Amino acid sequence: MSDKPKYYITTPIYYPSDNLHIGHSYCSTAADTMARFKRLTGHDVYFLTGTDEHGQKIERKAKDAGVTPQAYVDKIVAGIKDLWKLMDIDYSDFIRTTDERHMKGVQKIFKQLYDQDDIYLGQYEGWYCTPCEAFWTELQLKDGCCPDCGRPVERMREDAYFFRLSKYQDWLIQYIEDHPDFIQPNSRTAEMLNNFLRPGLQDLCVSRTSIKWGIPVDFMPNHTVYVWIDALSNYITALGYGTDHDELYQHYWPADLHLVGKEIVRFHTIIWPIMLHALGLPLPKQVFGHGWLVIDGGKMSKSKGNVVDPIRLCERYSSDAVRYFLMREMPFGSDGEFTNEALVKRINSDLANDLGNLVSRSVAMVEKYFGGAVPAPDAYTDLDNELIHEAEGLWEAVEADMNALNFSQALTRIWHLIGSCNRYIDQTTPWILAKNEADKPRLGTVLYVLCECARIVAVMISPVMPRTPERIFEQIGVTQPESKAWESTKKFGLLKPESRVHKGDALFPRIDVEKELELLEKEREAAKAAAAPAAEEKPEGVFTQRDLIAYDDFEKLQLVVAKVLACEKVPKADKLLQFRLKVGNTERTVLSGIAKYYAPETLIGKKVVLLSNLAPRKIRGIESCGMLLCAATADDTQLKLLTVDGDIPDGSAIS
RNA sequence: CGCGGGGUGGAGCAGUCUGGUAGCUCGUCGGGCUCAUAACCCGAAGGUCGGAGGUUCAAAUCCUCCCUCCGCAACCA
Repeated sequence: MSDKPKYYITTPIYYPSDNLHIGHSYCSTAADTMARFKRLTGHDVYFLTGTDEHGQKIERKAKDAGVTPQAYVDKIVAGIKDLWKLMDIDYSDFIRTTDERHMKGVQKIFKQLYDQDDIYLGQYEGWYCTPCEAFWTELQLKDGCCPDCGRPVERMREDAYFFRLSKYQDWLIQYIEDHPDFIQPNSRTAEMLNNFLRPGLQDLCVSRTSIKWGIPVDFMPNHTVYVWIDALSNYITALGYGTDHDELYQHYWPADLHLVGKEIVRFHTIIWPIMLHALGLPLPKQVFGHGWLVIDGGKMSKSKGNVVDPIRLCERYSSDAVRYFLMREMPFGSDGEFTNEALVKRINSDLANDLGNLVSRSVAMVEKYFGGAVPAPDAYTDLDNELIHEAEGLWEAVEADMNALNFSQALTRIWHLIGSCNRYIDQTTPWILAKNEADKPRLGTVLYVLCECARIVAVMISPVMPRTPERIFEQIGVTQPESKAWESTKKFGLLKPESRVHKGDALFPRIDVEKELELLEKEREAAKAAAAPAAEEKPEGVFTQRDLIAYDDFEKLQLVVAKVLACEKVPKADKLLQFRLKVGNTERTVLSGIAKYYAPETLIGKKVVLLSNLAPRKIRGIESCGMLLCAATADDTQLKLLTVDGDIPDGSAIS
């Protein structure tokens, strides 16, 4: 700790149910870039990352793998740490929610909120699968059955603790309105306000008795702390909040920046601030929701087999190249398409052709014309001054861009200087100057200017590319630390004449684009093929016999033939069709989520099979009285309504 | 009318808040150079800025309506 201004930045804690993909690398690279930039510009930086290791999904994954949850996550976490090492993610601390320090902190926070009546005991209602001992939300169900085992679920209640979000909602609305920069990019503010805050918050379920893999509520050990309080607290438990050793907390909190993906902005800008406020703690200064790396216009996902592996890319192109691509290719707030072609082209044109080649040709000329010693500059011409002016003034705009997390624009600016240097070489034609002894001072000036520009560029790119600058310094002969500092970019001329240059390997070798793309495409196909069978863990045709039932149980179901009188899509609902059915001398309305499979008009007049005595339920404001029976494949790709073989009057009983 | 974000030369994007001759990167074509990683530099072709209407001396930019794509939310009795 020091007198320097402090800067506390965090990534989300990642969920180690699987190995991480390039999307996680993207977020961590951005955080690391920012952390490095702040260190470079004189801040006392604390950079936290980690893993969120509890919950049902990991519990199940571990069970499938035949290991304990702890063993399961230990292995994945080791891989994550290796990945961050490979990508030069230089974090200050790595918190795991299974750490003792974290678990204790969470229990303390939970207890405090309970003691002050912000948490109360209530009942959680959801869909429960008994064999799996798991609760599911409506969304998670597959055809109304357990998504895990395919068996039917039942409506169940269990005791659960709830956090009074609603109590603080007005306060939070006010806070967000008073702090327009709190949520970034700005467009997300309206999203949070309009979608969640203004319609009213519901109290949040913060414990479960049905989940075992988690942190027990210490005063009621049959309850496990549910994701929210467990995960979000990491940002302060990592600093020792609530312990006798909370120096880090005292020094670094509140966080200057929580960097998160856009999918979790909601939790970080609603639940987390309310938690902190309830605890009487200051709020983080900013939450930034970055965009996603999308592939073929959609999310990366395992089942699509389009998950991009950062390890492979770093091994092949160097972590600096991958980091550069991630930070340069798309504006930080929005989504961006990831393609192999874009990656390879970026590396070639920006890194190999522009930057690498500039250093290479400059150093080569110093060797060739000055025996490897950087010449001292003579008088500067207008042309020189123009370039010098650009180089000297660059830091200010770059600093502003970086502070706004506008990495892409900062890099674009730096590359503009690189372009100017390449143009400068053509304009000054050093190879012609070299032919005439009288032009030697002029030649020396030109080469000095080039090397000095390369030095400034090297310093500026160092937050994004931690390795390349040293290689450039080595080549142009920069050794003194003060010539590598951010301050040194503000004044042209720090490079010492007589420095020895060393022409080394190409900074970034050129890639044969066509061959490379062919190869990457092959790998991708292979990955896809490997993913496909894995995705269908329940292969078609496999039938699992369920528990037997008594005839009485069957008799409870009243199945009848019904005739479709009318059928139309429910407006503003993707999946719902609304049916008007005739059953003998009665009519009724039934809803069914099969819009994906049938055009409504094609169903009119059909005889269908209705479960008529299912308790009515209101969906999207419409009461549905009964359920239409359908057959569907396990993967949901095919679905057919049940009908009768030949004509028979509606109302006929099915038994 | 649930919320939000997009639709700009072949591709990917900036510009839109704060109206004023449409810009960048890649690609294509032509030229130059030879210091350099077949790299670099210059030039050219290519866009009625999703559509329609309106405000204005002037609209990619402001207003209205519509089409379309993508997230989120809702939704599967």
